[in-house]
Amino acid sequence: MERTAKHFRKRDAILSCLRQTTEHPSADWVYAKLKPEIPDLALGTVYRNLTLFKDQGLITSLGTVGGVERFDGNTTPHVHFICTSCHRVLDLAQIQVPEELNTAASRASGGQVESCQLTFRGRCASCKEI
Amino acid sequence: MERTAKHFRKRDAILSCLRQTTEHPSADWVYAKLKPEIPDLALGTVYRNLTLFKDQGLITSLGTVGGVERFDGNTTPHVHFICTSCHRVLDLAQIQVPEELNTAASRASGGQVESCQLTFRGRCASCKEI
DNA sequence: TTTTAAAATGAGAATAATTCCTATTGACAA
DNA sequence: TTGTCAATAGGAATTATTCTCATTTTAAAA
Repeated sequence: MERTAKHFRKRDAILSCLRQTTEHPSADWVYAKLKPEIPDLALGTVYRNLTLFKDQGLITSLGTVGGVERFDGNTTPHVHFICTSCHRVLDLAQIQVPEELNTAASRASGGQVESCQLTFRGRCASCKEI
Repeated sequence: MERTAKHFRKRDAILSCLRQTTEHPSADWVYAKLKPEIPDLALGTVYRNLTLFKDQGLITSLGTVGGVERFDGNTTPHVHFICTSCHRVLDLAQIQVPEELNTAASRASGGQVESCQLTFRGRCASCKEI
C-alpha cells in the first residue's frame, strides 16, 4: 500500500529517524531534523510518539543527559559512553555485560530484572584534548 | 579552618542527610526530611548544595527516575536496581563490575573514562507480586 | 463512493523540576 | 564598628515535558 507524501504518517518518520541515526537523539533533535521535510510537524507529536515507542519497546531511553532525555533506536543490548563535556553518546559494541550478572542481579534484588544498562562517563576523544 | 555550626548548618545537614540514608533521595525528599527540624530551609538551598556536592564528588547522581533526579551519598562504586513501578532504588552490593571492563571502555571509546554505572531495572520484590 | 468511528495530529496552554536573581544575614578580619 | 565575602531565603524565571481539545487523517463499513 503506497503512501503519497501528503499522507505520509509522521509516526513512521519519527521511528525511521531514530532507526537511521547513531546520535542517540533527544525529542528536540528529532523535531529539528524532520521539520524541514515535514513543515507541519509539531513537537508534541514527537514527544507523544517517542513515549509510545518506548512503551512498546521499539526504542529505549538512555535517561537524561544534560537535563534532556535521550533515546536509542538500537534496541539490541549494548554499552554506552557518555561524554560529560559535549554530551555525545557513543556505542561501545565491543563490550558485553557478562550474562551471569543478570541472574546475580535477580537473585540479589529479589525482583524481576527486565533490563540492564551499563554506562561509562568521561571526556570523549575530542573533548579530552581541550 | 573549622566551621562554625551556624554558618554551615544547612549545608552540613544536607550532606549528612544523604550520608545517613539508603533511599537514594531526590532534592525534594531531602527538603521534606529536613524541613521539620530546619523550618527556614529553602528548596533552592537543597538544590544548590546537592549540585555543589556532586561537583565536588561528595555524592553522585543516579540520573532521573520517574522524571526526578536522584542522588546517592554512598560514593563507593556499586550496582543499582531501580524498580520501574515504585521507583525504589536498591544497592546490589554483591555484584561487582569486572575491572577489565573499564580499561576496555577506555580503549573502545578513545576517551577518558571517569565513572561507570551499572543499573538493572524491573519490578522489585514487592511490586512484582501485585 | 459516501459515511462513520477511531486514531493521529497541531497549536498552544499547563505542569513541574530545576535554576536564577536579589536582598538579607552570619562570620570574620581589620 | 565597618567592610567583605560566602551562604541563604524567597520567589520569579526557565525549560523540558505533558496535557487538552479542536481538527484532520485513516481505515473500514455501508
